[in-house]
Amino acid sequence: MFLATIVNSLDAKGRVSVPADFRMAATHEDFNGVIIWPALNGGAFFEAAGYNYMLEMQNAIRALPLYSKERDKLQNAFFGEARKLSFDSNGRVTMPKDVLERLGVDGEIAFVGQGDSFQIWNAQTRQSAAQNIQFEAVPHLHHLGANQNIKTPKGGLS
Amino acid sequence: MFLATIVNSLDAKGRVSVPADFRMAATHEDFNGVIIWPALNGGAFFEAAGYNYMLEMQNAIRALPLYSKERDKLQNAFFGEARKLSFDSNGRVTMPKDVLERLGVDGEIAFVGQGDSFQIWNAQTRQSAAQNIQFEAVPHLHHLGANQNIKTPKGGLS
DNA sequence: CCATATAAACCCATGCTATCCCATATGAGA
DNA sequence: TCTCATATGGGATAGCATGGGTTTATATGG
Repeated sequence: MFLATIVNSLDAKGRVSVPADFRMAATHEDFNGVIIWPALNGGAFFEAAGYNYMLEMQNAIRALPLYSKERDKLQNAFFGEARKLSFDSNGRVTMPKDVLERLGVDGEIAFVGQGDSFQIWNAQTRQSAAQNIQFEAVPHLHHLGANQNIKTPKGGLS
Repeated sequence: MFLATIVNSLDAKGRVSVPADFRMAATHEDFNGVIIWPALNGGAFFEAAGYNYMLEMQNAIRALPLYSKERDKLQNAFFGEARKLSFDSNGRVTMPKDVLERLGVDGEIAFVGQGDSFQIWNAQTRQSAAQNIQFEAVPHLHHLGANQNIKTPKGGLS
């Protein structure tokens, strides 16, 4: 499972270490690395996952009729825009130049766990976007069996 | 699996390198190359795949009665219009002149992964056609288990 | 059946980039 | 304090895309 937000730095060759925990979670015998694709919800990040996740997507897409509009669009968005990034012997990946540009990377990259997948951000961008994460989750906590009315006590974490 | 969009250039002899990943994915012991055919949905590209994909299509067509209208039409569109392009020792294929003309190729060729197959475009044409791919996929994401209403956050990828 | 033109296949060379490999720093845990 | 895993830096190597010369195949005409 992909957990936590981890920030690592891009080196002069465009490489970045994928957090060790994430490497474990992404392990697959047929491909030693991760697959990334531009966020399908239009967010300023790339989504990423192990090969296994991709195989599941492939199965879901294969269930759609050949040449149907939905299959066509999904294949283009998913397979057409995806990249395979394989780990080097130290667990790093080389980030393609155009990906770095689209992310606006300036040195630090954030890996954000999402359970079955994770996200790749420019660390700065992530920090701005993530200011109010806990509070944004509150209206949806009932899915976890929570009370409908949660009151925020005074003096939370800084 | 055919993943990513890769642009390579056509040389003076009409050759183009098939991306190494695609060569791997297309590997078949009986034919070292790819098969291409004009897009069956009428798009401005050729579809392409390894020999294996072609064998599957052949099986599907064989299931139809000989001399039936549907078998006849499919055989013509598929086998009649298809070309075998074999790899040279450096992993390139020679693009037939008429294919280049139909694609309107002006030097750069785009290979677009589609999972089980891939597409071959004039790079320019592809770029124009692919501007809003992610957003066009959104209405269909529920096939992958996604929410029906996806909100695009502010400030996406460039 | 041979001669010729055209195009396809083969071969080698080059530059660029990704990958490999080794070295070092840092921090966690025994 | 010592050991080990991780993150990071940098030199060496291998793979890939590309250009171009040479040879082989194929089709067409005599």
